[in-house]
Amino acid sequence: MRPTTKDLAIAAGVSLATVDRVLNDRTGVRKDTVDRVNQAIEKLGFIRNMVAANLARGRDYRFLFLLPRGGDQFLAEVMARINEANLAFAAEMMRAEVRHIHDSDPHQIANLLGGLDPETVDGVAIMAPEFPQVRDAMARLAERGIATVSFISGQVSSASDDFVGIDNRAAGATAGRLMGRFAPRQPGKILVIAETMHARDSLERRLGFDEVIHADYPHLTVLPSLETYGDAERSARIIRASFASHSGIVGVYVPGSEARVPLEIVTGLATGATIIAHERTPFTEAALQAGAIDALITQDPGHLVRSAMRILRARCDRREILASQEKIRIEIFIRENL
Amino acid sequence: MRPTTKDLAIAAGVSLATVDRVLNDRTGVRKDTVDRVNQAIEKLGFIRNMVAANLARGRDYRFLFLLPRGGDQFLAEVMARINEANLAFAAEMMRAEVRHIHDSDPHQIANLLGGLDPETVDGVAIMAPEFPQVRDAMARLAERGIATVSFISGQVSSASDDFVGIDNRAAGATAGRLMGRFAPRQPGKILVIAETMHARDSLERRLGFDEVIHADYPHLTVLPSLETYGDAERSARIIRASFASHSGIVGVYVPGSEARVPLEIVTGLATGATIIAHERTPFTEAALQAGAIDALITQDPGHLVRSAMRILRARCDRREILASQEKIRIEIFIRENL
DNA sequence: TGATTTTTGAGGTGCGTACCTCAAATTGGT
DNA sequence: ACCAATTTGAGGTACGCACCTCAAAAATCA
Repeated sequence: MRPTTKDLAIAAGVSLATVDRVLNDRTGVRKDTVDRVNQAIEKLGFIRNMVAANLARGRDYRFLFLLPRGGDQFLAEVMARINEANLAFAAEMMRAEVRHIHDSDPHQIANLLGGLDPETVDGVAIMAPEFPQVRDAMARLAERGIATVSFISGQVSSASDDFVGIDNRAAGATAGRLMGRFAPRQPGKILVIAETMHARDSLERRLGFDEVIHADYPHLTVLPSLETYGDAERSARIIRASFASHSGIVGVYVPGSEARVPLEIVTGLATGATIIAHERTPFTEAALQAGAIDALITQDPGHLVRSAMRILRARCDRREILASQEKIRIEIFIRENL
Repeated sequence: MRPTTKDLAIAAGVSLATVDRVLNDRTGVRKDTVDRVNQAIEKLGFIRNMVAANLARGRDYRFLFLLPRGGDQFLAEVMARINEANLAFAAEMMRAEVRHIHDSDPHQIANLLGGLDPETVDGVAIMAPEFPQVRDAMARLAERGIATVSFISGQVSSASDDFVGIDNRAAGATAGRLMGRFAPRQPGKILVIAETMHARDSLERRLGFDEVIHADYPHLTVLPSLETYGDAERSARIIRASFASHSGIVGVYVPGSEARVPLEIVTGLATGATIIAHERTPFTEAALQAGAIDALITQDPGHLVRSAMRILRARCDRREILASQEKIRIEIFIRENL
């Protein structure tokens, strides 16, 4: 049987009240008494039953996901996984809500964060680009006892918050390697179509992509990134123009998370180029299945969401996380392993 | 606030005792009273707090992993993840132990399963080849109230048990596609080195591999599988003999889970062939990093273990599982996304 | 040493549920 | 309408812990 607080009290030669004070970091315990209790914890291998603890506290965990307004299928996928996680984690007293933000308005985001009440919210997962104001607001949240994680994109992780997502440089390098190996072994050009290169994600992916291509596939030339600004018409125009003005485009790389618009245009042109994009969505999945694109580099939205929630909860409990479970993998999909 | 059993009792116009009888399928409740309670459950959206329930029961979940004796790094990896999961799931009152079996002795396995006591074991994850005796023993376990899952290899999943692992045909097809795209676009031969083709896994992987190569890369010829029987000396002999007698081997595929022995031999020969193997282990990871092999097709051992435990637990609670979380993905690793 | 502050113990209540007992109410059969 | 069988209610204890209060003990200071 697992040792209980009662066993602990006996082993440490103190009362239950003192054990409770030590376990919950309450004041009014001499340092050497704290040590005695901690030694007993070690000796007995006491594992605190968080389940009973939370039951007694009547505690539940309320998390908030701040996601950019707009977005397309990838974001929809993420939100679907949040709903799913709400069901799965209901038994463990965790709930998550989504709130939308304008991801180009750091002021609004910082305001929103500043207005969060620790009584109402236990943790926040934030998907937003890097802004100093947002960073500061996150640091202040931590001080006020609200756990934070950077979600998918954005902030460089710091001491006070974890990053849930993939290494985008490595993801870009992965795309680069596949492009190099899939494309013909003859001179050719590669088109890169991003939403905007102001987003850190696209930038890092492009960086990793270029590194690999330059190092190992010198016969391939990566063209300057096209920026669609999320506009379908503009996308169609500049992509068509690129194909018209460049001959010998053998590959297309779409580093952004929302690849539908550019892919629809490129596959519509039937150029025969090797096409690599990111994220698994109904559209990209169908395109891969149909052979319209060649590979997807993805991160699992369900894993992202659950991981963020588990990390937030661990932070609330001041517990360590199981690193191997929370490591988000860079996944590769081709038609065969969908 | 979430409704409790008390709220349920009031809403249904019955007592707590009756609610309890209904929730736990106890006898002695008239059918229309049961219906009244169920209607109240629907109406209030009552979610039973399993955490409190298990606390009250003093229940914990004891699971058993039956793994083949022998094995190499992949199995070691699986066992390491089981130990890790024991820590991670300790708070949720789940424990797993490992017991080793001779995976070629169905009689011993069936005996072991038959001797399990429902008082001591709540669920079993079995990694063993398909044998009728084992299937029967598993069915009988289910009757005796012990949950079972087939783990990684083996049994075709049935009504009474789930399969935790990947679709091996698809995994082989994935390997085939990568081989086709990575290998030179000129005629060449591909060597397949298996431990034994009696194992369903290797067989299915080879099947999927061949399908893709035949369909889309007719310039490549897949040679008959070499069988190492797990013997290092035999492996060295037959692999060397193959390279000596065949010219133009441009690819090597190792479909088994324990690829170290064959890979050490093949990479030692420095043939320049494209090499694809399965499973991520210290050895295969280092080989991929060093560029000695080209790709790995894997399943995540940590995910496998945790998924098996979550499924077993759900079965014990007569709960549904979150399918998307339990789906084991066929992962592709190249140097860049390790 | 006495007064003051700090630390500790003892004991209680409650979280949401399981499971037990015993008596009361309801039902069915005749 | 009566007896027996079945169904239901009321109430208790327990699970492991949090959190509260009050008093007693110990340490600290003057």
